[in-house]
Amino acid sequence: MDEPTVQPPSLTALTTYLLSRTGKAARQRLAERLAGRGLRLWHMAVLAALADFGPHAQRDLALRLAIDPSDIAKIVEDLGTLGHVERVRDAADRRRVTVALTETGRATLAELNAEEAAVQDELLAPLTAAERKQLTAMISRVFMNLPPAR
Amino acid sequence: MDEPTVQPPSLTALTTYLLSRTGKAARQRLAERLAGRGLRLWHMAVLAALADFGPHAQRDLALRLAIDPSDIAKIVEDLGTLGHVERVRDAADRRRVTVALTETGRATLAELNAEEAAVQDELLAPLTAAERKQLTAMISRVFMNLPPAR
DNA sequence: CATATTTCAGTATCACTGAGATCA
DNA sequence: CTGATCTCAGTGGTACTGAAATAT
Repeated sequence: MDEPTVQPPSLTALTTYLLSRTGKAARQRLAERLAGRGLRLWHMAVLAALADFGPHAQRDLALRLAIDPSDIAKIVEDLGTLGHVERVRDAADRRRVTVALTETGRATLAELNAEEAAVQDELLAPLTAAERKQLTAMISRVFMNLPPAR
Repeated sequence: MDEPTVQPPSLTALTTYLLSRTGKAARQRLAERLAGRGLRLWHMAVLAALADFGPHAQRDLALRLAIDPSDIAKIVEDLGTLGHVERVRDAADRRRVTVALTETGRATLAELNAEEAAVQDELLAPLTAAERKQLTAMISRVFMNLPPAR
């Protein structure tokens, strides 16, 4: 009985596997920290998107973050209750609800960003500063190349 | 009203976010391909672990792959039904069930690895071959550094 | 008796589907 | 009337919790 000559690539050489598992770990760790503040990952993502790109219609938030539009309502409502965002009906198109960051929201986001930085430091501990930059740059290129929607 | 001088880092500069999103995309794409064969990601992970490291007790599979032990049973049962693995009670410790890859399982895994390679090629299209190696090496180091359990 | 492994039933969480309400 | 946006109720898949059964 010959052993098969084709050896399957090691599990840990499969970039898809590594990306998936490492991404999951990153998400979990950040989620744990946000949970201490009663927030979820999508809350932070929405705050960050608003800070980066200004007020959005809810539909545009959903597109940008690849959240299902039917799930945005609750997320934005939570942030509104906490005073982190303001929601106003668009005067020109009254179907749209425009969501904007408040000062409170901006201050909270700064704290969340600090949490994120801490998670990132833990996660990327084995890499040098130069390597971290390379990693972020490469993953960013991969991410940008992903098709916009499914 | 001064604009705040501290600009939050762009969403897409947050490595945690990029890792999480890119990892999710990788997982989804591979899952779609496996679904065409009636398999899930965990099925492939189990086959790969068995090929890489030889027969495992179910508990050890759970530890290695960070699956919940209570979920292993069904996964291994599925693979057994398909003839991809054999399960035998350990003679020395009859609590344990030792899971081993069959030839059929090994052949199937080779096909799944080809699928994975295709997904990886799509995903990493924006990177050169050298960059892909760098990326895999760096993520591998990050992954290895993750704490073993939660 | 205390612990370990497997297994199953139930729970929680999250993304997605479908439909209704409002409006362009 | 068609299509877009927001909203909500329900569904499905996945991971986790708790506990029973078997064995050390």
